[in-house]
Amino acid sequence: MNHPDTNQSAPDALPSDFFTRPTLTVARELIGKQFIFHDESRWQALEINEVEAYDGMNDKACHAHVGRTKRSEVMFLPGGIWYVYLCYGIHWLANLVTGPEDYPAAVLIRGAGRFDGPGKLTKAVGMTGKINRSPVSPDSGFYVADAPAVPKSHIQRTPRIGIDYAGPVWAKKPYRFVLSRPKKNRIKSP
DNA sequence: GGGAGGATGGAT
DNA sequence: TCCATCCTCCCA
Repeated sequence: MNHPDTNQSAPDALPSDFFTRPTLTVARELIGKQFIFHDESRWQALEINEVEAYDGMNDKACHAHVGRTKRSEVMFLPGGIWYVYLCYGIHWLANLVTGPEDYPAAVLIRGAGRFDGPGKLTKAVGMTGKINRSPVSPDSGFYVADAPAVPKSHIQRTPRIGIDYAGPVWAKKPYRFVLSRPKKNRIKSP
């Protein structure tokens, strides 16, 4: 028995074999899962509501499309670790490495909880490049916990954001997944 | 050793 | 639409 404030246990983490599956499958299933981080001596949860898949060396928007570099080599590792890099010199972006070893792929977390935007999310939870290559587990302070599956009808697929440089074919791939629950019927005021 | 460009976000 | 700001990559 854990007191919620003083001796709170960490929610169960998704196992690493959740992440070693194909990137698009992982991206789709991450919608609705809980992004867990440690803050002020307790574990906090945010519902993941927007992600993007970056899938292998053929994907011109994927950082690994040019092969192994100092930045991209983390994507060649087995799924289940963090890939955190600095974007535009200002924003840290949080990615979950996916797929088997030697297949470079990752899922960018673009939104969770009330935080809208990949740079804002990392800033809000205090995530930086120090987390790069760390396991997606309570040990690193940042991980993902299970949650009931979101029905397909509540997930919107669109092209990815900010990757026009990847050319029309890859820029148009519907690799972005957004949670879009139907609006509840509002109770009208009398 | 230098220069260009980028998976953003906030102000204009 | 502009631009802050800096790491990585590529080309000398």
